Amino acid sequence: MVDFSGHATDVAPLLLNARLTSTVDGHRAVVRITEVEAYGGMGEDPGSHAFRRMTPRNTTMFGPPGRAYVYFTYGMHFCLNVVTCEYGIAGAVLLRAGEIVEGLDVARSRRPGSRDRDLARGPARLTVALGVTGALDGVSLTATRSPLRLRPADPVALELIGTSARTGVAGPGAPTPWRFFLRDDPSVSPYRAAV
DNA sequence: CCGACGATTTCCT
DNA sequence: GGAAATCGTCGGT
Repeated sequence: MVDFSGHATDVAPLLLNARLTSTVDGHRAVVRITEVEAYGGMGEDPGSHAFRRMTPRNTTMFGPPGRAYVYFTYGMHFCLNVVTCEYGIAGAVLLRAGEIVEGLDVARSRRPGSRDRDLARGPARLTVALGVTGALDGVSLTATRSPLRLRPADPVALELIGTSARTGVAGPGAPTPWRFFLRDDPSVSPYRAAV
């Protein structure tokens, strides 16, 4: 797990309670991850960006593991993933939500008007709170000098982890229960079924 | 708390 | 042409 290699579904629950540190524009903020979703490889997971083929957007998803896959969606939002690819199988874990545990002042200034609980409560909110944009696509999450550093925590007891279908995923991949979250944590985003 | 709606790029049919 | 790994705002309950 130190290099985040493995199948996305195996790595995803191990990222709960992990600490992600961002150092952007000279400001530091740390989030404790409370909600994630796993996305698989080409031909494997119909809900994944990597299902069809490699494109300019999803290239980072095809490896190596331990990097940030940042994509732009809905014409205005960035979302941050941990690349978990191994044995040529693309994979990534979407960081959906967390609690800001350091750099509250920085996160507040990036998301004015937000309640503290909501600062990183959602994948696009999390990237704004941490100052993450497409410019960080492909950066290492393990290098000492990286603007994004991810440190896993001790594994969370199974009974404290909730699972569900993935938010906003429609079609054949919709029922796959690859969303993982900390039960009863207020920073977990509200679940929304796909249209 | 909930549902409806618009913003606007990338990829797919 | 249309949906998408979304969010803030608006109005109602």
